[in-house]
Amino acid sequence: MRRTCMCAEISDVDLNKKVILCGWVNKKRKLGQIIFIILRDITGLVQIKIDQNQKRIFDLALEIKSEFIIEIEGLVKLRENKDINNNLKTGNIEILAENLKILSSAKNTPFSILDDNVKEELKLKYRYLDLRRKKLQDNLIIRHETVKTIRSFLIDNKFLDIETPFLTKSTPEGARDYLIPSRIHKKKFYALPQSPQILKQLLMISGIDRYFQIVKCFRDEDLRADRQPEFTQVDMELSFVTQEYIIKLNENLLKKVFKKILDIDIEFERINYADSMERFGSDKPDLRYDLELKNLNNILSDNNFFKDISYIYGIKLKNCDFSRRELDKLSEFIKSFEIKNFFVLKFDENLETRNNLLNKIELKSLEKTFNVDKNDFIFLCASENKKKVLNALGNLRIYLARKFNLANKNIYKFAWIVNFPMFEYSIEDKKICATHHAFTMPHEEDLYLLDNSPELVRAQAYDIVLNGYEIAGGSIRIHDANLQRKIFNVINLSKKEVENKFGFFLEALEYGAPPHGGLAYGLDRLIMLLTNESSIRDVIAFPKLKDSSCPLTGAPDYVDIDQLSNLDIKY
RNA sequence: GGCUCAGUAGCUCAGUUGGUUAGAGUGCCGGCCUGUCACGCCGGAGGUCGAGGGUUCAAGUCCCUUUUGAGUCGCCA
Repeated sequence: MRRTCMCAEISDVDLNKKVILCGWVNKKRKLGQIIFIILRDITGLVQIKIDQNQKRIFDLALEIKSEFIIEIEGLVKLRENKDINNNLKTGNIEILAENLKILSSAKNTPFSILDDNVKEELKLKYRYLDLRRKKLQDNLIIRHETVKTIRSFLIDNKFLDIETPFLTKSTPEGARDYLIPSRIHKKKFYALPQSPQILKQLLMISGIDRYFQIVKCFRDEDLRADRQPEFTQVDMELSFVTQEYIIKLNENLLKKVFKKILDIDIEFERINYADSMERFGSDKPDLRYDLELKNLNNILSDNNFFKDISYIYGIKLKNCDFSRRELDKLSEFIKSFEIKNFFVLKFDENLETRNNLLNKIELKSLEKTFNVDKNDFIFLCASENKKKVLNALGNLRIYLARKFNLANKNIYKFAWIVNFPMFEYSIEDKKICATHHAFTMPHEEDLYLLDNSPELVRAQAYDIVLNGYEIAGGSIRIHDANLQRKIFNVINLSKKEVENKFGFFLEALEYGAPPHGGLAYGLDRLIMLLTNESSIRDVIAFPKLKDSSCPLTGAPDYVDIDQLSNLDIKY
């Protein structure tokens, strides 16, 4: 290799040294008899100067355009004071070119590497160009540093890095699986793992004691800004530990990561799931702003309109204003959460509000409850369905915070959400389902409720929430086959289904399973928050579009008829 | 599957009440330029206004259909 150093690693200590640099032409500026080239590599930028004294090089340099790759041999020179560029790390020096070689030419790019304001589809089609931008390269570097820190922390704490298979077995419940047809076993399918859950539990049964893996998981569901069909988990599992132990361990892990990457000290609070829903209408609350929900049943129990509605909640927004149109938009927004009863109260100078809904006494109680000041707004939602009211106001809370910019980007508010209910009723499936997953251990003191009031059973499950995003979740697992069978029974899996899908696992639990538990991070989300991005696309090298396709490679795509016939698949 | 927003030059966008030859910045091409660094100056090319249909004397603009993308709800144990 002829290259002697990287672009942005040259400094005034290298003065008059001969260097050989390779990189992309970020920019060429020609000023008659002088040409300046800004050369770019992964480390950053440095300026090359080419003048008429080097006629051959100068003429060659005339042919160079943006994104050509060149090799430059030259001398490191100090710039005169007036020519120093303080916006550039290497701005006090430049390279006086003595030799120039064009290693690779480049077509005009469809968008400028220097411009990050380009539409998603185009950027992803030319992702390799998009990734030339400093911001994205820095994100990938932060991702790398974070993974390095996590890995070394876990290794220091006696975790073993063990791989689990991608070609595995479909399990019911949870998200849709990605399926892989088997060539040898006609009509049978592998499933890509939604998480290595069962396999890591089997490792605990094997006596591995502590396992971790930084691993891709796959879920065939629709995308969001914070969700991709394939994503990376930091997955861990430990034997002979309590919930408290896992929580403390992961607080230490995150403290280390945030110190290393952002140089900040972080703190954690704990919120019961039920309180989180009641106060924030969400199990992943953004704690950087208040806007807390309040139950108003007591205040409005005598009100003619509300008296027959079971659940009335409200939130207050301080000192703000809305146009007619904005309020209509809010109304539409609330409607999308299937809430019909939505009311806006605006308080004027005298804390009066024009409405034909509430009387004076009710208004006074409301003012007291919300500590109302002039120009405050109160938003009310009411419904027979508590979950829908909380969900609607929880989303309104986020909507308002975004609109009025209430969330400080430089604050990181962590919370553990604990005491999740073990089960939830799914309206869609018309049956009871595991809130977390079916391997979660209930609280011991709630076990007696399993038969008659499963909805009251609390789970030994815990999520870490950061600024409104769930960045990790985990639980203590069931290590007793009979209890595991019982849980499957509660969620209405038939004996046959259980035997077929989980028979091997239940059998494993019968050969001596240690008490164990674990946690898994959504690594992409964590990195997104560490880099202050608003989409996980910006921290993944090759992400997918909203419809799960890849405009760069063209995946998914049709395959040859031969490939299909190998698999015994016909269309 | 539902809702909202967007699609106009390579890129990012403006385009008023429906009315002349559809504009700007940037990029690109050519010329000038020895201290630029968002270089500057002069000139030039570049458009099926996503597609199809309708209303109208006249549509980028209004209506319908369709398509592509983004966000979101459902969904994501």
